[in-house]
Amino acid sequence: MAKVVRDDAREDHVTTTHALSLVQETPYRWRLDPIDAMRVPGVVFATEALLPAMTDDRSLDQVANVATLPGIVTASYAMPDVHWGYGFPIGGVAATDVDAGGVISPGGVGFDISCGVRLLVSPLQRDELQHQLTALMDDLDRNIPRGAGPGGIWRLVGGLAELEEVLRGGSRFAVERGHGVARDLEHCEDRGAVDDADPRQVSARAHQRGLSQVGSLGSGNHFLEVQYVDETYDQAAADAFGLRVGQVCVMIHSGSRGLGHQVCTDHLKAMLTAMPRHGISVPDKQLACAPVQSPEGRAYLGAMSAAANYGRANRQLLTEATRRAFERAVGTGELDLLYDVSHNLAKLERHTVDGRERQLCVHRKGATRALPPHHPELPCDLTEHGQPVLVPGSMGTASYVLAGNVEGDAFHSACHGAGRVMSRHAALRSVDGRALKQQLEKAGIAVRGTSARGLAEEAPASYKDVNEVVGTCERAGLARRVARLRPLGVVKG
DNA sequence: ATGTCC
Repeated sequence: MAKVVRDDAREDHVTTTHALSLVQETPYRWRLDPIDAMRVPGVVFATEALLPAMTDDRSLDQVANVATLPGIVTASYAMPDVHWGYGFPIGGVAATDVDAGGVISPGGVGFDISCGVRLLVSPLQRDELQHQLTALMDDLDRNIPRGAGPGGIWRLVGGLAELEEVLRGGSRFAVERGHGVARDLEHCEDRGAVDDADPRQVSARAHQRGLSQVGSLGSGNHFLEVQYVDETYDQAAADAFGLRVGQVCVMIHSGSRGLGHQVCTDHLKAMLTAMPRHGISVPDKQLACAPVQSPEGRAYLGAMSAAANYGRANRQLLTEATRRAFERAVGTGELDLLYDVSHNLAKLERHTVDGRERQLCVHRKGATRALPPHHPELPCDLTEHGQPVLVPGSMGTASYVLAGNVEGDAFHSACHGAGRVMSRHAALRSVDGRALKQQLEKAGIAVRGTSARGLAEEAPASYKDVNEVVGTCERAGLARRVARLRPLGVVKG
């Protein structure tokens, strides 16, 4: 547990088990000064109310561990929704200098490579959907493949050869095959596909797992929600994003399923073996890594990018399935893609560090890229306001649309969700899934789940307050609030 | 997150 030191240096602190001290810089920003092998400080974006959860679950120790990685620059960051994860905390951002031996680490991306969110905006107002909502939810229930194991919208009749095209082309390939329109791609991070995908670095087992899951939601915290715009904040941005109060939208949260999981497993193992060869030692085996410019680093980057494209194609196929369900149940399949963005990814980006522009490998694990206004990667119609940052809340609670700021911080990153505070195991002990479903239905939220256990694990009580998390992001300058969304119906694995 | 242990 970290000692807490206020910025006025009063000795107002909690018990410490080692020398890690948390120094308050602003009401929303704290610093972990380097100790032991830390090469840079840790920077934590949090209010005092959010801090105890971070110290209790040892995720700040993980922030400090990440700060020891070779080539790391500026700081090891924690977003306000940070919580304990595999090696890196979930809600962590770390960038390494590629040309200075900087490493890439599968634990810095997570098992669900390119897990992310997209938001579709309907021309309908909430009251126009009222009478068809049950039919719509029933249609989605029948037509959105989900849960653990095989099952997906797309039958890959072309087998492994067609899977290669998914791994190279992502959403672009899905659109080429008629699943969506060109406009969708303009509103995807990387225009729908990462360029440096190398399917040869994706193992046979990963390929096998991927064959049967293209176009599926998965389980855990993944969901498809029919939502409405509850409140807008930055009116100019909300207008540009097409978000009016009462407007119906659909949020899809999904990832790269078993394929991404297998890629992570395979490359963690390869890196662990290679670390002594590269002269790298880390305080936690789960931080296994290799220089970006090494055979193991490049292999993982290629495989991770391929898995990322699988995740993008996955969300594109779910989008088209949702449009068809809207067509049948509501009479219009018009659902405009606002944006699609990952929150589990490592990317090669150029940033200015200490006055010099460098190529960095930016790991965002449970953290969302938040490009500033006028960034060249933004599509024309979004450039004035910055990149939409899509932040799903916990089940039954609000979600947010934020926008990237010019000043930004943490290499232009923001939070990715509410952030878990209770383990799945603990949630199962304290929550009854069936009762929770009844409670949500009573609150007017249609629930289409596949297991009571899955619902219990995702109970809102397992998560932080998304309003507090998002408010902290805004006050820390990471991103600004554009709109709050509330659920009408949720489809879960 | 995950064919929640090949």
